[in-house]
Amino acid sequence: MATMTAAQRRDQEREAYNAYVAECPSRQVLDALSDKWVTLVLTALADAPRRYSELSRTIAGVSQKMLTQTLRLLERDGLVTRTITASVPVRVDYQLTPLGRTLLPVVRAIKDWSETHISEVRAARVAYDHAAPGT
Amino acid sequence: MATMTAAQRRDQEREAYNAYVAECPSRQVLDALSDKWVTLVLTALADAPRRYSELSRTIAGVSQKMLTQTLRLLERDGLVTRTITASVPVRVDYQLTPLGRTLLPVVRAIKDWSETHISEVRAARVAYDHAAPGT
DNA sequence: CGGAATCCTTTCCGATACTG
DNA sequence: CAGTATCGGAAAGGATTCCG
Repeated sequence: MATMTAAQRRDQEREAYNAYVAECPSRQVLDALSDKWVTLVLTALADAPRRYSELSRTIAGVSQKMLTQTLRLLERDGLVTRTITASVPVRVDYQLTPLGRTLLPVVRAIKDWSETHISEVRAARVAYDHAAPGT
Repeated sequence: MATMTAAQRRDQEREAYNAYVAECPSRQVLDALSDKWVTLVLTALADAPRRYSELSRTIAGVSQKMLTQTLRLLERDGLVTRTITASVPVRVDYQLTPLGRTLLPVVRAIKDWSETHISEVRAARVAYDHAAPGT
């Protein structure tokens, strides 16, 4: 009966962790913010509603797939609204919800820290890479 | 000569975007924070230095590989220091640098937003999923 | 104890083609 | 215009094994 006990214990720990993380508010939000494009979309919508095609152009380099996926995610989380105007051709506008707007200061906090400390981070990287160039 | 022009244009846009992103301080920092384990490690080190094994136990569910990788990343960015005590067995302590500590308020900002608004996000998700259960 | 190196699965994401 | 559906390569990440 003792076979795989260690592996099973680890499995259970991981399951417990996964359950914990699934519950943890910070982790859920962080996972959302972590998404490569989320903050860029939020920033793009900060000032005014935008059409899909506007976002596509504003956020240079985003693929259509990722843009749509990101927008769906934000819509699901109640951070943006999607408004369809059934004209010809179709027009779709996205805009931040009040909830979405409350997230902007957080994004700004990250941005501010970045701009303040990025030079130190870069210097640290150079020093680190210089110390161990081979790795 | 006009063959693949569209694809080429897209490639160039993506390259330009990638170059832009590579330069952008906010993106660099966000990429770092985005890392699944970075904030957890920072939080674990907030109050006191910790040994590797302590971190491993505190941050339940992290694999040895990811923990080491995360710590190396933070060390490279000048956010934590790594101190080796050459006893038997070896002892390694990690602690936040002053720079690393300046990041704690940002992490807290995310945490605060999360705890304040997570119920709204969850409600939005339920509503969204209820409206389109099939997808 | 604190890793490094390897393998191998899963997940991400861009490219492409098609639709209302 | 604003998507959806699908596929294949790349990358992330877990499990395992070995070392100072």
